[in-house]
Formats: sequence, C-alpha cells, structure tokens
Amino acid sequence: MRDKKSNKYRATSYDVAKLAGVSQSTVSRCFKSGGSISGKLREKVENAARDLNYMPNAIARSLILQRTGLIGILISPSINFYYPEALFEVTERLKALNYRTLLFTVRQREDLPELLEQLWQYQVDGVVSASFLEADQYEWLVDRNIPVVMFNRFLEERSSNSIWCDTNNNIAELVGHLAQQGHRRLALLAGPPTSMVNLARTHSIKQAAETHNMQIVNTVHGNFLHESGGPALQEILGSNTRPTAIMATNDMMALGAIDEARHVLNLGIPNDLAITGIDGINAARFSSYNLTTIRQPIGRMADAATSMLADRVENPTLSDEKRIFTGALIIGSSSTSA
Amino acid sequence: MRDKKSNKYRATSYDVAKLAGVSQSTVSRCFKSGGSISGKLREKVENAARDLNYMPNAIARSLILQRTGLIGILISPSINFYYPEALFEVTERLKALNYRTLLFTVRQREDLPELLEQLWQYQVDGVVSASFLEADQYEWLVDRNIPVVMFNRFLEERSSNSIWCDTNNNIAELVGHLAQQGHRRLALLAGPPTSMVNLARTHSIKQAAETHNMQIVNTVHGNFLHESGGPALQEILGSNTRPTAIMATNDMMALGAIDEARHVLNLGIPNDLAITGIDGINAARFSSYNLTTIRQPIGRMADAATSMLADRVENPTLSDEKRIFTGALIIGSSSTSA
DNA sequence: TGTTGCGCTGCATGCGAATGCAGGTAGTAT
DNA sequence: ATACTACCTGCATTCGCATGCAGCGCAACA
Repeated sequence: MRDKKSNKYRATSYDVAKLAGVSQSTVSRCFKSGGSISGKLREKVENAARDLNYMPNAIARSLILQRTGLIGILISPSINFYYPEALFEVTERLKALNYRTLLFTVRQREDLPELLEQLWQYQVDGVVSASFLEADQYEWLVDRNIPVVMFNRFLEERSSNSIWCDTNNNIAELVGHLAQQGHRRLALLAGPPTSMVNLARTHSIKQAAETHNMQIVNTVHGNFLHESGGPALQEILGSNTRPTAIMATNDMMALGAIDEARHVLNLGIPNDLAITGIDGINAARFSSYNLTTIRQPIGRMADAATSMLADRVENPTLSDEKRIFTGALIIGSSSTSA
Repeated sequence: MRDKKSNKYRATSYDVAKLAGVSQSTVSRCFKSGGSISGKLREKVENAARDLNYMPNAIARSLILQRTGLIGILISPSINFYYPEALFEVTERLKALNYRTLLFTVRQREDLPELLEQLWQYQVDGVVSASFLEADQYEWLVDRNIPVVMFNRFLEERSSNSIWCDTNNNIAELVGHLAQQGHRRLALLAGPPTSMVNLARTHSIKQAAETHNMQIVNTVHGNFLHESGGPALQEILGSNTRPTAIMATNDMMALGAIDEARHVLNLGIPNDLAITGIDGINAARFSSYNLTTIRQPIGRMADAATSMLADRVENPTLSDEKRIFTGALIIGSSSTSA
C-alpha cells in the first residue's frame, strides 16, 4: 500500500469511513443515489470525503455491479463519411444517459476480431458500430450478452439492432428531379462494392432510373473519399456515351467530382454536367458546392441508436429492432441553374 | 451468481482452473506475459479457456494492477478545427501502445469539472486534452497523479506537458508572400479571443505585418467555424478602409470567407481579394478552394502526444516537457493567380 | 545416495466498493 | 409500560484477478 501521507495516495471508502467515524458501508451508501442514510451521517461523510479528495472508484464499482457504464464505439473512418458528426452526437447522448464512450477505430476488417476481444475484456455494457461488422461478429457479441446497435448498416443473415436511413424514396424523388431537368443519360459514381450503404443507394438509383426511363451509361467505383471523385469522373467521361448527370452515392465523392469537373476539365456545373450526392454533410452546403443531395437526419439517428442501446442494456431480453429513418431531398445549384 | 449452464454466464479464471485441473493462479499466470508456467500446463489452460470462451476481465485486472490502460481524451468540437483527424490519429497510436481511448466531448468550459471527475473515477492512466483546460484544472489532475498532455495549447501560469505548433515563422513567411504579391492592407479574420491558438496566430500576424510595413485595417472575430466566415467578411468589407488581403486564423473561417466573397459578393479570389488560412485541413486542398495556408504536422504531433503521455504513465516522475513543431507554408491559388 | 538449487505450482490475501442480513434505536400505537 | 414498526447502521462477504511466499518435484552434482 502506498504511503497514505503522500499527496499521491488515493483515498478509499475505508479512509473516509475512518475519518468520518462510520463504517465503509455507510460511505458507500452515501455515494449511491437512493442509499438510506441519515442526514447527520451523510454530512459527516461528505465532509470527510471532501477533505480526502475522495470519489468512488468506478472500476471497483464496476466489478461488483457487473456494469461498467462503458459503451464501445466502433468507427471506420474510411467507411463512415460523416463520422465526426455522428460520433460526437452519439457520445454526447451517451453521456446524457450516464454512459462513457470507449472509442475504437477500425481501419480494416482484419482489425475487428482483436477489437471485439478488447470490448469483451473491458466489459462494455453495449456497442455502437459504425463499421463493417459482419453477422458472425455481431453474433459473437450477442453470444456474450453484449447488446449491439449498428449504425447505417443491418444484417441480411439475421435480425439485428439497426439504425438505417432508407433513402429509396428520396432517391426516386431526386432522379425525378433530374428527369425534369431534362436529363436522360446518367452515370453512377458508386462507392466501395462492399459497402451496404453504397449497395442500397446504387440499387435505388438504378431502379428509379428505370422508372423514369433514364439510361445509366456507366458505373464507376470510388472509395467514398474526396480524392476518388476526380479519377472516377475522368473514367466516366472517358467512355463513349457521355452522361449529362452524375449521381454519386455519397457527398464526398460528389465534391471531388465537382472539383475535377470545374477546375481540371473546365466544365460548368450544372450546365455542362449535373452532379448530385447523398448524405448531407456540412461541406455540401458550402456555397462553392451547394450540392444537390439527400440529407440523413443524423441527430435523430444518433438519438435512436443511443436510446435503443440503453434500453437493451437495461433489459437484455428485448428483441431486435430496426429503426428506419428517411432523408430529405435538398436541391442545390449542382443540379439546377439558378 | 448467474447460472453457469446458461450461455450467458461469463467464465472466470476459477472456471478455467477447475476445467484444466489447475489452480486459479496458474490460469492467471498463463494469461500474463512472462508468467512462469510450464508448457504442458499452459496448453491445458489454453484449451480450457477456449472451451469456456474465457478472456481475462480487464476491470478486475485494473483494480489490482492499479492501472486501467485507459487514456481519457478531452475534445472540444468547437475549438479544435481538425478534430477528426487529430482524434483518430491519437486513438490509433494509443492502441498501438496498448492503451484504450475514453472519449469525452467538451462543449463548454463549464462541462470540464464534471468530466475531470469522471476521468478520476474511471482511473484513467493519463489524459490528452484538446480542449480549453485551465491551469487549475491541469493542476487538479496532476495533484491526483494523472499525467496530462495538452494538444495545441500550453499554460502560461506553470509548466505543462504540451504539444504545440509554432507557426510564427510560417506566418512571417506567409505575410512576406502577401507583401510580395503587392498587398499593403490586411484584415484579420480572428477566432475566439479566448483561444490560445487564435491569440498566438493573431500576435504573429500583427508582428509580421509590422515587419513588412503592412497595415492591418480591421480585426473581426469569428468562431472558427465555416458559418462565421461569411458574416465576418461582410463586416470587414463594410468598414471604411478595404483590405486587399484577408488572413484568417484558421482554415474553416477562410473557406467561409471565400464562399461569401465569391458567391454572395461576386468578388474574384485572389484578384479582388486574397484570402489565407492556417491549419492545413483536408478541405483546404479541395480545388474549389486551393487555399493558401500553413499546414500543421498533426501526424507527428499525435505521435508526440501519445509517446509523451505513455512515457509519463510509465514514469510519473518525468518532468514537464513542451514539444514544439513547426508548420509548412502551402501557397494555393487563394493568394496567387495561376 | 544425499544435497543443493532451480523452476513451477498452489495457498492465501488484497484491490475498492456494494449489499443481504442482523442488530440497534427511536417513534408510535395499544 | 409493552409491543411493534420503520429506519439506519455495521458486519461480513463478494466481484475476478495478481502476486508474495512456501512447498514440491526434478535434475545436476558430489
């Protein structure tokens, strides 16, 4: 035991108890909401605690309560386009519910198994995943009684707790808007073929194009980052049939494409080429871009994710749930001349 | 105790010990690197552990080791312009050093005291602060033997562990560049007056302007966000003496100002007005902006922050240290016509 | 064969707080 | 005055793992 006189010694509930002249149990009850303790003793304990700089040790408490108050968050910077917004929203809401955020970044799929073990070792009460969690990995956590909520992803193989934004109708509307602008030939600037978000959006776009009798002349894949928008645009315009409009499956690539079109190819947006995105990131609203896009309600999605998870931490028997939000079409000048 | 037959039961080292026919100590030693254990028993323990899905409980281990492996990170979204980049960089490096990230967001100064208590309760081994931590709050942590490293901030009142980027010379160079372009009248698009980063940059700009005999015709304060760049620009241009160049103390406001200038005021950048930033965020490189700016080496800064903190976790007696990096001037088209 | 020594292993205890249970006190009703 | 209740308080135990210490076995050596 370290020297109690050292200023580095950390007081325990026993030290407080001794100073206050009560038992350790009483100290414990004093720091627990709803603990039955008389006003007189409470005051004595609080004074002693203050004198000793005492605060309960959350680690020790976690051990006995079988509850850590920690929520693991898995984030893939590469896959989650608007990750800062989403991450901060979720973290703040967790704090409001009295949970702490244990953050894990996931660069590659291969990182996941090790990270899951860390989550398990650290006894997290739950997990929010904005990463490429697979069905078996989801299962791995569920087997261990750790509730999981997936953000912007769900599983085909089994039910899961998911927060999803169904942009299908928004995309139909968006394609309709392009049709109305006279576009007949589209190109698709898609994201990674492994991304579920990308697949869903791609599918909706193709479907809507068919409905409106529009041709998709080309499909090119980027990596959801700005830097991939330019090369993809070059590839699209290098083929035989040129589209008059390009639909990107996320905003960042759309911005990259706009930059390339304007500043490398000297094309006017939207007159020479219309470009649209999906997500509704902040930068899409910068007036240099004023991108036509579909905004996802991330605030509400973050709300849903945290409350859904908290419910399952309280009551692990709750069955899986999928909450599906819808976006909002935002018409910008990247698809319509003012 | 929960039913051991339930698949929800979490095996402990005792369960593994019983199954493997050894003592709990042996199991513990098996999972500790450098633990003295014979190959035969190790194998038996590992098999039993696998059968039971056993992994050590990091919470219990933390309790006895007096080490949690948790590093608290304090982030103020509002103050830390390039927070996603920095946060992810730091988190990944911490992971490499076998630490986990406990993330706390700090909206306002008033949030800090409570968050510090959380850090203390959760027994974090150290803290990285990219927030407005004050001297007394720094002290509060140091008193409790928790090493702290401040990112992009240091204290005047006392020594501290700090990672800082001294852009003074870069700013001199940048102002020289503007002078060479023929600019004589500058306006300063400053950030929050309480921000240390803003103050340092403001000071450097004023000093360099004097050196080059340039006049600072106006100083206006924004909040470091894109949305504040436009109104600030309006205010600057509304005054009597118009500047020919505007220096913003961060990139985001510079981008906001460019957007306002081009798309609301119909000004040509850089011909009607040159605009520069500081930070080197990703968006500054988007060709719609191609912002002249000063790039901070956040990768190396993140490296420094994590290793500096890790050193002090290992050896708490290490004295305070300040590591000062320098930036790199990046000339973009926002200050020079191609 | 006896002795020394090393390498493993198990026992027992501690980390710091929460809680069931028993006991104690005071207040109320009879 | 007695009995009964309600409310507090303290004792003892528990959470899961790490580790000092003692003991044991085996190998090497004389």
